Amino acid sequence: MKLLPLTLPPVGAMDRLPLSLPFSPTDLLWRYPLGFPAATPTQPASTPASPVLDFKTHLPNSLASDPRVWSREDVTTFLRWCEREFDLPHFEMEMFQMNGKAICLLTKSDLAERCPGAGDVLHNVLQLLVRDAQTLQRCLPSSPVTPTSTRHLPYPHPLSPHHVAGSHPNASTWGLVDFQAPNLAHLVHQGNSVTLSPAPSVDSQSGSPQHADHNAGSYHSSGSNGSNQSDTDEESYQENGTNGLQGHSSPPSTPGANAVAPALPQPQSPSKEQMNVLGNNNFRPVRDFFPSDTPEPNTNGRLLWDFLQQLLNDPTQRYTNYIAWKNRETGVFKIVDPAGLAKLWGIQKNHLSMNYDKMSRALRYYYRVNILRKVQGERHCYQFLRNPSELKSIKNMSLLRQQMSPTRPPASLQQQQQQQQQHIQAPHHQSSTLPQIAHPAAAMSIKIEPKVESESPADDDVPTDLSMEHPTNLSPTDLSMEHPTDLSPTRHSGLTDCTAALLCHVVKVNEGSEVSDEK
DNA sequence: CACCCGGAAGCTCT
DNA sequence: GAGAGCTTCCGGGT
Repeated sequence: MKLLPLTLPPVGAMDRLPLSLPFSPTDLLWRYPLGFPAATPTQPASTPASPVLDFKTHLPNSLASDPRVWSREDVTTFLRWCEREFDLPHFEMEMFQMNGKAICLLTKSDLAERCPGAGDVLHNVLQLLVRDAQTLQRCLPSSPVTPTSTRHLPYPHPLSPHHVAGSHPNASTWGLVDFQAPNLAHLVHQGNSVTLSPAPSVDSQSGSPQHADHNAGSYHSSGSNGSNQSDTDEESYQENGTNGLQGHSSPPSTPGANAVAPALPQPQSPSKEQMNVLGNNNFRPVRDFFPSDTPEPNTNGRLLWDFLQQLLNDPTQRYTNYIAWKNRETGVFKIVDPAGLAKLWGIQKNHLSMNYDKMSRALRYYYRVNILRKVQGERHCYQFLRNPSELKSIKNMSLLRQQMSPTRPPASLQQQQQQQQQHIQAPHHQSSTLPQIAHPAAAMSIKIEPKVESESPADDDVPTDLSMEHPTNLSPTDLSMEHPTDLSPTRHSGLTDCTAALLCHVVKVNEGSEVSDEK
């Protein structure tokens, strides 16, 4: 394996920051998310003088010095540069469809997976750049996206999936307190391709000042807490809202918070049963339908439906405390923790004042394009009317709208629907107005009238108006389930990378907490 | 009261 | 600049 120091330009500072650290660079990030503390027993105080300054000068000019702000293109540029600079094997760019923030969050092993033989080098380079940028940040005035704080929390970096996996000794503790580390928030904020949105409007915040109900709750819990979560400011969000997501103890005394014990079920390792379920999942993981070389747009979790799909299809079912399938075959799911889910969505989109009310409005927009429908009579229950394949093969909503014309679906789709109707006797009368099936591979028979909601309350597990024609027999390789513990970027090709990692951690922390979700 | 609905306006991003 | 996809707010219904 190539070692960065050997290939880097002479960097005097290397002796100040040996690459063979007693702990991994990732650990460094975890320990010092804000950069190195002023001084440590083993480390002299950081100075603005960058230890990688020389190294950085070799970076392409187009690249910002802080890799966390790189766009995807920048990441590509960087990788190409690394190939040349360090004589590394060719990178599969499909494995790096992520922005700078995301790639910085990848661990060495993550990187090694993506680029065998070069992971270490890449990791070291990135860590150096990050560290340097952090050092610089500490010396600069705060910016909107990097709120400064004097808090240097010696907590692990919450965003690493590996950390989340519980490998870090502090893993069980940070969730209680340290997500609010400003720099972590910063990381989260930047985890999106979206730049930090303007601060949540005072309006929206004051409009529904409830706090998270902190009962991310078990799947069996009420799931109807539904209290909107608004935060009075970003910090409070980080301090409270996240805990809310984590379902940790010490919930705020939200009147509406339900009394269900906040703890989550024990870690749900992918049981055989679960894997079977997943294996029969007709709503195949996005990745399957979305090879990197297709021209299809990679929504990458930026779209709500995609986000939901990814939570639902998480290989290890870590998000069932927020959202869970009620009937995977039919696409019926329940938002178990509306507030928590909204919070996650808010994190994903950098809309910190997101609440269930707003998120549900977005969901309702999906009605008109037949992506979703409400399961009548069931609170927080919705039904996907299209699978990811369909959704992603349809370039945009206008196309969807055209396609979903209730009176006249596209001919090919009509044919398909007719075939499906022959296969499936719809128990309901709407079967003549099936939405279109765009993806034969996972064709669904959907009985829905865009303008006429089903009158019959859908049965929990037997949704009435959507069925899968071909329960796909997916081989494990078809699914992105091979790495059930890894929600790292690209593997799931979905959640904003930081969000995925964050969610992993959040859930993990929850799992580590007391379990008392019986209701 | 919470949930649900959908109109309207506005915003961010592509 | 236009359009998509929300986000935010709201009034109203259940």
